[in-house]
Amino acid sequence: MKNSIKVQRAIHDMTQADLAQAIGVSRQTINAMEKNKYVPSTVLSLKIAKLFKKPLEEIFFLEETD
Amino acid sequence: MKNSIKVQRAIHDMTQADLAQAIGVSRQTINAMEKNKYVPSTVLSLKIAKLFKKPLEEIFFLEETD
DNA sequence: TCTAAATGTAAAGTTTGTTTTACTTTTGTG
DNA sequence: CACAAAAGTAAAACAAACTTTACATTTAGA
Repeated sequence: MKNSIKVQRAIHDMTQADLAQAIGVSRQTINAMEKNKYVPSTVLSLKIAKLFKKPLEEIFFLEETD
Repeated sequence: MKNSIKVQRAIHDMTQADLAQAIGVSRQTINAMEKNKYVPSTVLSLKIAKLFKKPLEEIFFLEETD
C-alpha cells in the first residue's frame, strides 16, 4: 500500500510532528508511514483522511502486491 | 471503530468464509472484525471496500472513543 | 425434527504495528 | 556559513492484528 500523506501535509503546511499530535500518535509513526515502513490501522487512516477532509481512497492506495 | 461488513455480506449474499477467501484472510478474522474484536489494517479495509464497491467510509466508521 | 452449513468463541502462537529514546542528516533561513 | 527546525533512522520493548486448530451454538432447509 502507498499513501500521499506527505503531499497532504504540504498542502496543509504541517510537519510530521504536527500531524502526529493532531491524530494522537508518535512522530516516528508518521515518518514510518510516509516511508512505507508499515501499514497503518484503519482507525489511523480514517483519522488522517478526516483531518485532511479527503476520502480515504484519495490518500491510501492498494498496490498489486497487497 | 464500527463497521457494516455483515450488512454488506448480506447484500452480496456471501458467508464469512466467502468473504475471507475473497480477500485472503481467515474466517475468524472476518468474524472478529464483525464482532468488533479488533481494528483491521488499512489494506484489509481497503480490500473489503473495493470488493463491495463502496467508499471505505461507508463501511468503516470512527467512534468517539477512537 | 434432523442434519448440514454458518456463525460464534477461545487459546496459543506468530507477525506486525506503535512507542520510546536517542542520534544523524537534511533543509531552510538569518 | 551557522544555527534551528524538520526529517530520517534504528533498536528495544510492548500492544495489537492475524492465523491455526478446535469445538460449541445457531440457523435454515429437507
